[in-house]
Formats: sequence, C-alpha cells, structure tokens
Amino acid sequence: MARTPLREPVAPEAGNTAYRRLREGIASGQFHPNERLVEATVANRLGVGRTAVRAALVRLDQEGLVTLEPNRGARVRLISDREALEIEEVRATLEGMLARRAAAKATPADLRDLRQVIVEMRQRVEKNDAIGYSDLNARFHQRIWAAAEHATASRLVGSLKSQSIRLQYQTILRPGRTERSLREHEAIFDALKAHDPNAAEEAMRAHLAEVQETLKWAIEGLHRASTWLPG
Amino acid sequence: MARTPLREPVAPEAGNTAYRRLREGIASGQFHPNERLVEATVANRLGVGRTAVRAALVRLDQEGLVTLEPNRGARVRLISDREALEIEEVRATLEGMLARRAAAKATPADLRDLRQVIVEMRQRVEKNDAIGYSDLNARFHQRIWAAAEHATASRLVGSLKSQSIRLQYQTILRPGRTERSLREHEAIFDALKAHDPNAAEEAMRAHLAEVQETLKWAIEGLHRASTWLPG
DNA sequence: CACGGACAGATTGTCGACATTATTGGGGAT
DNA sequence: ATCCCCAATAATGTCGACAATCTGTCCGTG
Repeated sequence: MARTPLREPVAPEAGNTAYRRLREGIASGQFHPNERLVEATVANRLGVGRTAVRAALVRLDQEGLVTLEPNRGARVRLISDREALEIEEVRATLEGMLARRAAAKATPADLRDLRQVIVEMRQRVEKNDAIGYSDLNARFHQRIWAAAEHATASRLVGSLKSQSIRLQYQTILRPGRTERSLREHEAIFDALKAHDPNAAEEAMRAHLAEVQETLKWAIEGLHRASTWLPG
Repeated sequence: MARTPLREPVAPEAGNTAYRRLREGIASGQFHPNERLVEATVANRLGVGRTAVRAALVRLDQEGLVTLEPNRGARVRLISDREALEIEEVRATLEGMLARRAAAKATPADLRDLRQVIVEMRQRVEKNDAIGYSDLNARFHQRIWAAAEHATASRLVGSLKSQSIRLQYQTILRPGRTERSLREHEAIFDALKAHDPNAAEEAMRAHLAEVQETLKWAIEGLHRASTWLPG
C-alpha cells in the first residue's frame, strides 16, 4: 500500500544532477572561464541544495574543470594555452600506448566497428559536416580505448579530454583539417587491422601531432583576434 | 627561477584534515582493502563531522583510492593485481616522456640536486637501508618531474603513485633490488646530464620496466602466501 | 592626500536533524 | 522446509541554520 507523500519528492539524485548540469554548463560555455561559482547562486540556478553543489564542486575540482580555494570559493578553471598544449601532449603519449595495445588485442568486432566509423566519417567529410565528423572522431578514439582493454589509461585520457573542451570547437574549423584527419584515421585503422603495434602507435602519434599543430594554429588565431573585453 | 608549482588541490580545514587522515589511514593499512567506510563511524574515529568525511570520500573516490556507490556508501578500493600493473605501465609511459623533456630542460641546479640524491642513495645502499632508499627514490623522480616543467603530466603521475601504495612495501624488499635500482638511476642521471632526450627516455623506461618486473615478482609472492581471508 | 584600522556585507565551512533508500531478519503461506 | 513479503534497522542523501572567514569600503589620523 503506497502512502501518498505530503510533498512532491525532490530529485532523488540531486547531487548527481548538480554535478552533471554544472559540468554541462561549463562545457557548453554557460559558465565562463574564471567566472566565480557562488554556491548559493548556483544552487538556486540549478534548483538543488547547496550541499549538492558543494559535492559537485569537489568532484569538478579533482577533475580539473574548477579550482577550489579554501575559504575563497570556486571558479571555472581557465585552461591556459600552455596547459592545453600540455594536455594534448600527454594525450598523445597515452593514446599512442593505447593504440599499441589495441593493435595486439583488437578483435574482429572491434575492427568491424572501427571500419564502420571510418565509413561514416567519409560521408561526413563529403557533406562538409565538421560537427558530425567531430562526434565520430570521439567515437573512433573511444572505440580504440575499449579495444586496448586498459581501464587506467582510458580513464585518464577521458579525463584529459573533458578539460580541453574550451578550444575544441576552434580546432574543428580549420579548413581542410577534416580531410587530413580522415586520412590519418585510416592509417591508424590499417595498422590496427594488420595487428602491427609499432605502426599503430606511430600512426596515432602522427595523428595527434597534427592535432597539436592545429591546436597551436587555433591558439594563435585567438591571439590575433585579440578583441576581448576587459572584465 | 619560477617553476610551475605542483599544486595539490586543497580543501577546507576540517575537510582537509579528514581527507589527509583518511588517505593516510588507507595508505598505512589502518583501513583494509574492501573495508566499508561508514561515514558516521569514520567521522567519530577522526573526530570530525560527517560532512567533512563525505567531502573527503568524494575526493578519494575521484582519486581512485575508494569507491563510492550511490546509496550504498564507500569502501576502500582494492587495487587489483592487474590494475597495479596497468598503473605501472602508464607511469612508465608518462615518466618516460617527462624524462625526455627533463633532458632538454634540466638546469645546472636540477642536475646538482639530482647528483646529491644519487650520492645519498649510494650511502643508503651501502648501509642496506632499503626504506631510506625508497624515500630518496621518490625524491629523485619528483625532482625530474619538476625539471620537466610539465604540470599536467606530473599531477597525473603523482596521482597514480598514490594509488599503488598497497604493493610498494613488497617491492622494496626484493633482495638485490636496490643495487640494480641505483645503477638504473645513475644511467638516467647520466642521460639528463648529457641533455640527451632519447637516452633519458630510454633509461627511464628501462628502469620502470625493471620496477614492473619487481612488481610482478611481489604479486606472485603474495599469491604463493595466499593465506589471508577477505575482510 | 595617502595610509591603515575597523566595520559591514557577502560567502564559505561545519554541524545536526530529517527524509530516503538499501539491507536484514522474521513470519506466514504454499 | 522453502520462498516471498514486509516490518525493523542501519546507513546514506539532503537541507537549513549557524559560525568562521574573507572582501571591500568608510573614516579618522598623520
């Protein structure tokens, strides 16, 4: 016999929702870099209690999306240009290792999925759909992580990726980037298919070196268009 | 000369003490692997409020030292043997990269400090002081991270290290390990002094490959002496 | 006019109380 | 005897209140 509650039940997972929405808000730019995150304000805005916000902030601090200073509150963490490059460098190192392992361990199912992603990528390139291509790009890499069966490295790489969202959209837009990117991905796939660890790591590193170059290009572009407002 | 600081994320006063003491307790084995961490109990034991414990648990979960399941509480995370090896593998990859960078960037001050550490290491080896050697080992590696000026990678490696404390003491005790380890460290130092990136990365990887071997040896040893009960 | 101390407002840190959810153990029906 | 359902219990999730701390401003002093 279900007893009627006196009050509409609050979200049963307020903490989780606070975390997800805050994270989403930061990723989508609703909360700007260096913006102060006042607990009470955020709590109101998200419709949850301050406790939930606080827990979310601790998590995001550990993840590097937010900085949390004692008695001085939280701000959206601004990933410096230098740090963005550092992140990309670490990512290249780790993903190279993952590609190596994936080459040794890839199953037919892994290869089938990857081939499918490549096929879809070609379609997006033909349609000049850079955004769609970007999604597929993420899927491609994640599929390799899964094939490598290396939970530790995968977790780290995933965490790094979430930190570098700020510049992601800039890099997508480089003219001609998608075509080159597609060829690089094909090279990676070929190496995986051939179960050649050295080639796989090499192809992945070459690919991510190109991504680093694109990132530098994007950063310089932002500097050149330095028309940002004080405050 | 200004170096990029390796900033540990800090949290408030009581929360901070709760975090540190819990972490210490897990590292030192006061809290056993898979042991359930009931918030109220831990709060009493540490003499802080439940809120502080909860915040600490969130951080430790994010760091990988405890697992936190919704509505089901926290337990000390048992790092599986496989995971320990994974961690060591990632560490080798990242520290190899850091050694490479350190070789390019090392200043005379860096090299002087490292040489000093090596000198002290020799003394500990002569005195058969494995524990003291282990401390110096940590200092040696951290000094290289600092020289590499790569905050992102340094933070990750530090976090990994904290997760693999469980087996650390086992690995120290392997007979003859310290002597070999010393020689490996000397090789790393020579490469850094010569500002030879390739040699530095190679020496570091060789060193950590040996550490991985020792880890496997320690794990097998524990299996052979498998007379302990799951808590 | 510059400097520094102290006050006021705002924000974070901590705690205890209450609601919600999992777990355990017992009782009854088959 | 076994299984299922349900109360009792224990632990977690959430909230509001209060204390501690920080920040900016105003005012008196030199």
